[in-house]
Amino acid sequence: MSLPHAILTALLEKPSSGLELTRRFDKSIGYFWSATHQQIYRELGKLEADGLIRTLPAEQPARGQRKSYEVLPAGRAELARWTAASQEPKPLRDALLLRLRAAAVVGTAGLGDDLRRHLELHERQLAEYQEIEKRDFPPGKDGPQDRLQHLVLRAGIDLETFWTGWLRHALEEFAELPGADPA
Amino acid sequence: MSLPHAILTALLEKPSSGLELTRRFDKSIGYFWSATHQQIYRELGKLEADGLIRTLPAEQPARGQRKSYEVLPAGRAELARWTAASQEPKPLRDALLLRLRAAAVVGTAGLGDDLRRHLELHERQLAEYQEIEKRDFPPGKDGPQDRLQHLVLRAGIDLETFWTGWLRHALEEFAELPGADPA
DNA sequence: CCCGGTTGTGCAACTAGTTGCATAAACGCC
DNA sequence: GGCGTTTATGCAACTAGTTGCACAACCGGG
Repeated sequence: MSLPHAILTALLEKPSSGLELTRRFDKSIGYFWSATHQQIYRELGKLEADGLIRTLPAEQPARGQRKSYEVLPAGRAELARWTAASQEPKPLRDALLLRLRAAAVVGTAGLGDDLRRHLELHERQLAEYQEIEKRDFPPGKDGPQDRLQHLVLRAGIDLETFWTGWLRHALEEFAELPGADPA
Repeated sequence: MSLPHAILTALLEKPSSGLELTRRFDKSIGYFWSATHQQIYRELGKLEADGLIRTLPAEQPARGQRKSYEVLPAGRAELARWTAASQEPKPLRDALLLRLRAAAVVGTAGLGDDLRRHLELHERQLAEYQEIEKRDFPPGKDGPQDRLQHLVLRAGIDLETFWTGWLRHALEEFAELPGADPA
């Protein structure tokens, strides 16, 4: 049950319409909690029905007409409650690791290409994060809010660093394997 | 669509009944693709209906009676196909990072405790992985199968290492924050 | 002015995963 | 030899997330 809270956070950072939210998810919050526009619209409807957000006045809500939302006090309270509440970490689920395990049984044919592709994707993501770090968190910028947001970004950077390193290592191993597909 | 393939992999490693599979998931494959017993039973039914696995003969399939499955050639072929097929990495979704981002807006009250709890969980998981590494992958054991399985385990170890490191760093930052809850 | 592309909102149906419970055999024990 | 516990299998209902599509308004060009 994290999507509503992701939306509340985004709306507190800045009131937005459904499409604006979708865009902001794509290049910020979505890095660690992705959502499609359909999910977002549906959730906005529920949050409004529950009295946690409301449409900004001064705009009529016709179809094809942008509708902006802001968080109500009840919404902020709910977000604070959820943030402080203890939660179990949900177990890892990664198809690539599973495929490697399967490859130990049925062979590695064809897997190398996709490993290389994933490596490239992770390298690109890492570069993007580092770009953001340079842009949004220059040396002096270290107020409480900045530190927390930077911490989250650091997690992204470290994760991508792990993946690129691990994938490179995996490809080396592949190269030494007898039946593996060649580069 | 990875659960059926996780089950096929497990069954190829060793034919098993539903409950045995559940147990093995809990302490091996489940580390990177978790599943409950209900998911497993349902999926076994589908896989059998699709002709990818079959019950081992010589045991009648009464209720409350163990029923063992083995993989048919079609199942092995399907697993090989899936392993080699290119797949998009599914985007990261991590509630803890989201909560930190929310905390930047609504405050960090109460969050520190849960961070410490997560740190402990990850430390325990890391220790378990290292135990497995020492037990199952001693220096000489490096056939192709061993190397691949070791590679997967390394990913687990490195991931937990990342998390413990990051969480410790996060707790340090928390300690320096003005309004943060004290240890 | 009307027509095709773009922007913005949304419904409906589907898939995957979770939770809670039902059922039956087998095991041991007093 | 009946009785509670453990082992084993499974159904049904629910929740979260995905996919495909519909539809209205608006914008610019011929």
